[in-house]
Amino acid sequence: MATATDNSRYQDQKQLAIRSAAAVFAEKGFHGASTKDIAERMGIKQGSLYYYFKSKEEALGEVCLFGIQEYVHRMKSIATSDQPFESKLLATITSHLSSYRERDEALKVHNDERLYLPEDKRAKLKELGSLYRQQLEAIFDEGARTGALRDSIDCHFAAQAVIGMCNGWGDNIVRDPNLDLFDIIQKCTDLVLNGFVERRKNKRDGIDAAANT
Amino acid sequence: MATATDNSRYQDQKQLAIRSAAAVFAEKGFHGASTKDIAERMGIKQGSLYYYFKSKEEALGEVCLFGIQEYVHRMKSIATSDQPFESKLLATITSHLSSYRERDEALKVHNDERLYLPEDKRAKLKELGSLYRQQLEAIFDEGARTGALRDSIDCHFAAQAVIGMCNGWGDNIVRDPNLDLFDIIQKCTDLVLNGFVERRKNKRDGIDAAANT
Amino acid sequence: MATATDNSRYQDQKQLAIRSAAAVFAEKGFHGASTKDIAERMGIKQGSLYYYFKSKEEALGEVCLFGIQEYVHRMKSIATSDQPFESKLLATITSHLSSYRERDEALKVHNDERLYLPEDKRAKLKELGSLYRQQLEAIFDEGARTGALRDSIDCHFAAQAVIGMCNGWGDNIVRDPNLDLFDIIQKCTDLVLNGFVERRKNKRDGIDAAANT
Amino acid sequence: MATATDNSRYQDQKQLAIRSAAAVFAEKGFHGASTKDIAERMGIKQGSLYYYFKSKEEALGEVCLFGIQEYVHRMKSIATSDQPFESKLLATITSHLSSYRERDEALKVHNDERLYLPEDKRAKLKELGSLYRQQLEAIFDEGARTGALRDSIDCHFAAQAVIGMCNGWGDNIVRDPNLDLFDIIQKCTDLVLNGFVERRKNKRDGIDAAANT
DNA sequence: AATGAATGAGAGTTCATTCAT
DNA sequence: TATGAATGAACTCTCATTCAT
Repeated sequence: MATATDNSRYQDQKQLAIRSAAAVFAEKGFHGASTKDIAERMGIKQGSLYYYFKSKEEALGEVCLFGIQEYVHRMKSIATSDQPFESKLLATITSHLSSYRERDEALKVHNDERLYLPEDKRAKLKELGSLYRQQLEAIFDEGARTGALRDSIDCHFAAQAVIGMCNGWGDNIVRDPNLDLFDIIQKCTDLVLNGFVERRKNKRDGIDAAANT
Repeated sequence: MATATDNSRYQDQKQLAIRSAAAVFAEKGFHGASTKDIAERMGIKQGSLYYYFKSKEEALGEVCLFGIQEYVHRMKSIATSDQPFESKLLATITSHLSSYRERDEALKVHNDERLYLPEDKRAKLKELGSLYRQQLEAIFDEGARTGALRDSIDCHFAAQAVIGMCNGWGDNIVRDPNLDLFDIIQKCTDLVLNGFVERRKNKRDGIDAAANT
Repeated sequence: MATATDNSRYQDQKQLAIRSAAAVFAEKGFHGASTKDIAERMGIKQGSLYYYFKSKEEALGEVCLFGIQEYVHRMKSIATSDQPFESKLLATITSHLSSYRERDEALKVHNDERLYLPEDKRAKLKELGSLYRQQLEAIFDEGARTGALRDSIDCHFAAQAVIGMCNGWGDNIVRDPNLDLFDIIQKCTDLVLNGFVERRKNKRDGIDAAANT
Repeated sequence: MATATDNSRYQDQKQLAIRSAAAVFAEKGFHGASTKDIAERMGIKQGSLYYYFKSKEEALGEVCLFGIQEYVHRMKSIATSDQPFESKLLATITSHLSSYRERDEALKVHNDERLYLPEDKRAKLKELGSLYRQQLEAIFDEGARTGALRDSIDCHFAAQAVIGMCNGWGDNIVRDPNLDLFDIIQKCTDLVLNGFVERRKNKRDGIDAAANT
């Protein structure tokens, strides 16, 4: 009983430590942040932080893992689901952008700071990240095969482009808590599907008009 | 004569210093990079670096400015040119992505590390960056007005999305020198114009029109 | 209890730090002294010094304050006491010169190095120093009013001269621990009262008067 | 002819270098002053200073020597002159205090910074300084012997006290260019001769005698 | 006679880390 | 579980000094 209590206390504090580290790393970067900063945000003293992390680097590792884990997990369930392509794309973008809100700054830290981890610690993250991209590629592949997308598209490019765009918006989302997440999700999805050019039959009108100026 | 020689010697070394700093900052981040790293890459001793920069921070400032300057300048001439919308978009993406090759890593440094500059030094950069986004917005505005684009699009969103996507690719471009720049440019432009969904007919018209100008 | 112990441990070490800094500053001057010198004299490593001082400059500030504080305090009680002029003068000189022995070298540091403090930190010291001089002036004023002194004397000059003479001797006292402090005090007082010229008669009146109180 | 011109040019510049160094050392102290500071005040570049001084330390040595030299020389002629004691004392104090005005800050540098010279370079200065004190002691000795002073006085103490008082005033004189030098000289002399206590009669004898020379 | 460029030693300072308590 | 105290390595930066020109 006492052990259970102690243990859950420890787990809570550990979780707090990870979130605190994530917040500080996101704000100041890995090298710009000090262990004192992290400890203070957590409400303990600098030396006590080492009860939860063996080193600052380990803290970064745990933050990055925390940042990407569930996010990858959700991607897996999206990719293996039965929805049509458009739903999967929407779900992916929703999941990706929502991560920046829900998981605080941990995903941002993963994106920006993971390169400061030693090669071996980066391996697992890289694996997870590749998995994510591959699954997104697979979704695009399926979209092309089922006719939802042009069959000429480069699925590797498509996946990278979507990820890049989402991460770009992620910066803004983290920075500005007032952004309308749902609006951005809609517009991103629309862009990826339809681009900005007018559809329909009279699609050449715009081009003609542009050419006439 | 002697002055000219001496002066150009200094200018050359200063330029080298900026490029060295850009490379190191891009690789390790501002706080992760040491002045010793920069000096060594430049081929001088640590202390001598201060002959060219008053401080590490000033070095960052100059790298960021170097990284964004011509890039913004080119955007200006694109935005104020007579080309139709599609050409402007293509030119913008070409300019943006090419910057990552030509100017080495300076633009990446600007994107990722400029927040470590003090408020006052960041002012000019912010101004330049805003200018860039506004001009891109204006291009989209014009595209919508002339009918080249759906008039329902959110131009602010569009500009941010394109910038985000380009910066995302920028990371890859800087990291992998073997990437086919021209290919990426084509595909990004196509994505922004047409999305990935199959067009009913004449799907390549937009691109053709742009290519014809 | 533990807190009391820990706290007094810290206080002791801090006091030791101030005294060590005083000794090193007095010997080498502020700029000539290194934090390594101070730490070594204190018996700790250089970096550990920053557990007690936020900066070298702060160390100087604390040394100066330490050097002048009680010394000014004693002057206050002398000036406001009931003794006749001669006693006050003797007490002042005794207090001033004794300070150089008791408080180690801190007073010397205050005299010689305080100008290296930033303006704002110097404010309190200046205030204390002015207070000291004004109180000494007041003593001379009273001496002139009560007839103990010639009424033609310039009290401002008198105070400055006594302070200058004492500080001059202070250098010697700090430098040579074998000097007979009592002897110097007597002679300084005698000089200020009677000068070196032979009195025609009753030349010991001043001293006798002082002795009678 | 050319040599003569060059040489005098060099001598002028060297003199300027010494005065510049004196000014900077007086203001910032030896360790607080940089060779760049000195060169800038002289109107040349940092590296060029080494045409005039082999090292910063040598510069200090020359400034100190410059500061004390003539001042000691004048003391010699005062001590060996035929004047009565009072005149010699007045002349000494005049010479001492005037030095702070005429020779700018060099004497102040000698007093405050000479301890940063290496032992061997300090030897000559110490010799000169001792000479000065001894000659002043001799003057007091003579004063006591001729009856101008009480024969009980401690001549060593007297010399030290006068020097200390003068140096104390020297600080003020250098700091405040508006001080009335003549006034201070008068009052210092009066203090040393007569103290501040009222004389019963004939109190002006000493002063009169001094004034008559 | 003077300088631009570079150097290297050492300064003050920060900070991740350790450990007895 | 947490802390106060200390450490030592690394960092940014300064500066006296040198030397080819």
